[in-house]
Amino acid sequence: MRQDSQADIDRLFHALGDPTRRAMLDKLSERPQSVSALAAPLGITLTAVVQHLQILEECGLVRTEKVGRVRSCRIHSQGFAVLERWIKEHRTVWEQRLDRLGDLLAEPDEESG
Amino acid sequence: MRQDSQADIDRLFHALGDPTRRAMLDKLSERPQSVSALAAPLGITLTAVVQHLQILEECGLVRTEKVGRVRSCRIHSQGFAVLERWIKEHRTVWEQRLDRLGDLLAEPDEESG
DNA sequence: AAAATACTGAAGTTTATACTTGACTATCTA
DNA sequence: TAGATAGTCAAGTATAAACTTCAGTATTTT
Repeated sequence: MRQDSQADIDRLFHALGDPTRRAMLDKLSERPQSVSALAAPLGITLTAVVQHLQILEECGLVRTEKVGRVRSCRIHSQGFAVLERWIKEHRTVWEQRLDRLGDLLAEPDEESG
Repeated sequence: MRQDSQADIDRLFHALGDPTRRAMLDKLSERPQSVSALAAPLGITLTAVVQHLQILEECGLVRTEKVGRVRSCRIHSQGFAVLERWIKEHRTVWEQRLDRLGDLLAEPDEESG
């Protein structure tokens, strides 16, 4: 598993691009949670939360398991590993480029200055 | 600049979630390019490429500068820095969690096995 | 100056996303 | 077993995303 497909990366970044999903991940990073517990602070329906969970599961950021009537959700390493791999592969190439740019990084910001 | 806003992170992940935009970044990581050069291999209109560029600029992944009639585009460090900062902040928390999970990581994959 | 080049801008189309409602199915609990 | 609890399923809606067309506007180039 050295190469992740474009679609994997698409799904991953897309999953992370939503603030509700990132909030869910943050909450799960404390401890595993039921769907309801996850939904409680979010102000959206259970259904919506389950939909977010599906997206998070599909890209390997979360794993869920149903025990009785409760679905327990927890952080899964796979998605994060894909992300780190992508960063690692691109950091090198980008830093080469950014390195050559040199003092351009110290260039005044048109946006903020 | 220690804290990035949710909206910044949203924009960044959203920008990176599109394969066309990642292809543009890959091409720009070789060398700065004009809009047309960037558009050439993509099979979409110039207009669409410019729209992608705006998104990439807004999240600090690309910087562009118009010289004469040509707009020159290059990788910008800011967006990548925001991404690395997000990872750094979350890796710790997640690894704590993943650490406690221990052998769960070695658990058989329902998906692939 | 005329033609070509390199974009730019406004507007529209199509598809996807985030979310809802409402009806349903299991599984606990009293 | 009746009721509450936890989640599931199938539609549907509204907004946003990705893309297009087509008509411009500056800059070269000839």
